[in-house]
Amino acid sequence: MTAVKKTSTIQENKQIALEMCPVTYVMEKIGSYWKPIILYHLSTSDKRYSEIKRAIPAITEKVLIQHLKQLETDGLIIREAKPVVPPHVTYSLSTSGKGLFPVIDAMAKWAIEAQKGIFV
Amino acid sequence: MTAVKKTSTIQENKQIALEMCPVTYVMEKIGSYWKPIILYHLSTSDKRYSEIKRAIPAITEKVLIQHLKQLETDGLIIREAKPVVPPHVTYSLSTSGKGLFPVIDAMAKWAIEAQKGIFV
DNA sequence: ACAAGTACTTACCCTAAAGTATGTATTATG
DNA sequence: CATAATACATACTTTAGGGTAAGTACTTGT
Repeated sequence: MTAVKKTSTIQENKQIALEMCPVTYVMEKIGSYWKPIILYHLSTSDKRYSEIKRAIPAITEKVLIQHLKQLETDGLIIREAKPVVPPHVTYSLSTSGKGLFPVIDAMAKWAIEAQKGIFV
Repeated sequence: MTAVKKTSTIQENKQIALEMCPVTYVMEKIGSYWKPIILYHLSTSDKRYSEIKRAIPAITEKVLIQHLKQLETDGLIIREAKPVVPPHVTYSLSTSGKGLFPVIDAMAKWAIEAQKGIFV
C-alpha cells in the first residue's frame, strides 16, 4: 500500500467516508452527470457506439468515449468489437452493471412522478 | 418532431435529452458527487447542519452549504431554523426528497453487494 | 474581557472536467 | 481516385466546481 501524503487530507477523509457510507462507494463509480444517463440507455438495450451517441445528443464524443472507457474499467459495461470495416462496436451492461437496474429504475420512476407534479 | 438546428447548442440539446430520458431529469437535480451522499445521510434521520458536517468529513463547509441551498431550492430538503443562540438549524427530506428513498436504498444495496464481490 | 459554540459568508485560487476542432485507420463502392 | 462510413484519438482552450482560509453574528459560560 502506498503511503498517503500529508497533504491529502481530503483523500483520507474520502476513505473514511467510503467505509461509513455505502452511497459514497456508488458515487465513486457512477457519480457524474453523464454516467447514469449512459447506463440508462444501455439498460433499455445493448447499443452500438453510434446509437448511444444519437441517444444522447448533448454529450460530446470525447466525453462519451471517456466515460465508456471508465465504465468498462470499472466493470460496469462490456465492450465488444467485431473486427470488420467499418468498425462495429457494441456496449452492454455487465452483471455488475445490471445490478444497477433497481437504481436506474427508481430514478426513472421518480423523474416521471416529479415531472407530473406528484410530490407537490 | 422538431427539426434539430445545425447550430443547436448544448443547452438546447440538453432540453431535448430531458424530454427523451427521465434519468436526465434526475441528474439535473442530484447529479453531482455530493448530493446523493447528503440525501443518504438525511434519509437515515433529520439532522442539524453540524451533524451532517460530521457525517461527511470529506466535504468542505462551503460546498456543503452550497449543496444544501441548492437542494432546498430544488425542493428536495427542508431547512428549519430555530431563532436561538447559538443557531439551531435542522435539515430534513421534503416529500419530493423522500420520493428518492428507493433510489438511495437501491444505491446502498448495490454498494454493499458490489463491495462483497457479489457481481464478480 | 475573552473564548466557545453554531451556522454560515466571502474572497481568492486551482484543478479536473468538459468543450472545440481536427485527424486517423480501414475498406467497399462509384 | 475520392468519398463514405464507423469508432475512435489528440491537442488545445475554457469553465465550473471545488479547496483554503479567514471572517461574522450573537449569547452563554469562566
